[in-house]
Amino acid sequence: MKQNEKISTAVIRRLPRYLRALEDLENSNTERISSGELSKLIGYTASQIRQDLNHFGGFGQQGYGYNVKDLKAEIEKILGLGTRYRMVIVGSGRLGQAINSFIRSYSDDFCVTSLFDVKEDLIGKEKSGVLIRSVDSLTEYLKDNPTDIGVITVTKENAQSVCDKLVAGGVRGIWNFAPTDLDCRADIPMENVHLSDNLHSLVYYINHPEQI
Amino acid sequence: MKQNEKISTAVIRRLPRYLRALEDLENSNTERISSGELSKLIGYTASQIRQDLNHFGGFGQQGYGYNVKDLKAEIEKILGLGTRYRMVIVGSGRLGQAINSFIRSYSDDFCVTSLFDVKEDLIGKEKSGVLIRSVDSLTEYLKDNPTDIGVITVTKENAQSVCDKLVAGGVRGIWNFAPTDLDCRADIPMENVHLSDNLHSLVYYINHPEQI
DNA sequence: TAGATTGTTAATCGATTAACAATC
DNA sequence: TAGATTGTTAATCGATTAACAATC
Repeated sequence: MKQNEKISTAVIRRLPRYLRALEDLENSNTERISSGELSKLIGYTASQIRQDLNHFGGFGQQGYGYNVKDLKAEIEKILGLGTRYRMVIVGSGRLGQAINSFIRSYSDDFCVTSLFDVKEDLIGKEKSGVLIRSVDSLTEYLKDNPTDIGVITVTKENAQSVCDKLVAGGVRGIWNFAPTDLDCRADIPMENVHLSDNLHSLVYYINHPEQI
Repeated sequence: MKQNEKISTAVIRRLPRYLRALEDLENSNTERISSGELSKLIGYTASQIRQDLNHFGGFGQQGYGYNVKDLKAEIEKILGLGTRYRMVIVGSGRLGQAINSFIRSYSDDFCVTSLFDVKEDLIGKEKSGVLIRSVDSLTEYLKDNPTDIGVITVTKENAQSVCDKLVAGGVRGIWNFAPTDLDCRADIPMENVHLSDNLHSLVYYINHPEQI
């Protein structure tokens, strides 16, 4: 990153999109790509792509464009990929299990070390090779097993208390799927996936197709 | 909406957040709320809240604020809630099942009429009371059963062809969970939930906590 | 009436786009 | 060298915030 420039969240949210495009390009054995071609692929303007990338450094070459492999590696480095993140998922219902299997199949950079739940009949079982423990043991578990990311897939009512435990247990980030906004009372990042909000926006546009 | 003003997506994405706050307020029997109080609850500025709402009409009263029940009803009307949306979910793996059970428990406004999958051993089974059909029968099914929203929870590789079938079958909106950007080749809205992108942004902020 | 709070206009801020000199 | 394309500055656009008159 150039100096200590503050990068807007808009830019950060586009980085994963660049990464996906570059993975596709790598898979199709494309060696280089210009901002203009990338623009056609992902829909951002060429100007914006160059601006975005230049927040972090000059990765391109005039008259050539960007080397796909190199740019991909740079973006992975910016995001902080290439190292292993240990995760726990609290809430072992269908959504927790879905996230667990997604993570497992998605990338070696992320590893779910344990699931948690309150339901007696789930505790002790395994899902996709991961043991479900009692939420009562969460604090103890985090003490013994330093964890990077806590995933919250419990009900709205239980989400805040789970969040508090995760934060107290020293996780570095929270991925929240509960349909509520949590106060993590600490300077750690929280990523919310509010399915109902997404669905509601979709419904708005279904009813106002002229506004798409 | 005032005249035929085009509302920015930023505003639309905040509406569901207002709705959630108003539901909470209604549940705690709060009758009225000012933009200032709402600001404290959800973090947007009071000015922004008033601006946002005023795109759609003057729902408040000087010196009083907003009536919680009324404002909630207005926002539901703006979004297009209060009517039933028929949905199909294509991809009956853990994520498809999770979405299915989420929808079912979430609201009567949304109804999943069928699941679909390619896997022989899943076809014919029921999940949360919904039958899993073969993807081969999707086109036929949509012809016989007009459907509002198509949910895509299949692999990246199969997502585009599923999308095409859904669009051809006349769905009015697409909710895509496949980790790829789809071309829906029609003027229908698509809402993407890119879990890997969310996780990647979270990782960025974990590694750059000073930027939160 | 006085106080509170909206609706709305104007000012500010930030993000996107355009333009072009630098340079591979 | 000529052509292509970046990096970067300047211009534009849009969204957020501030301010305040209107009014309940």
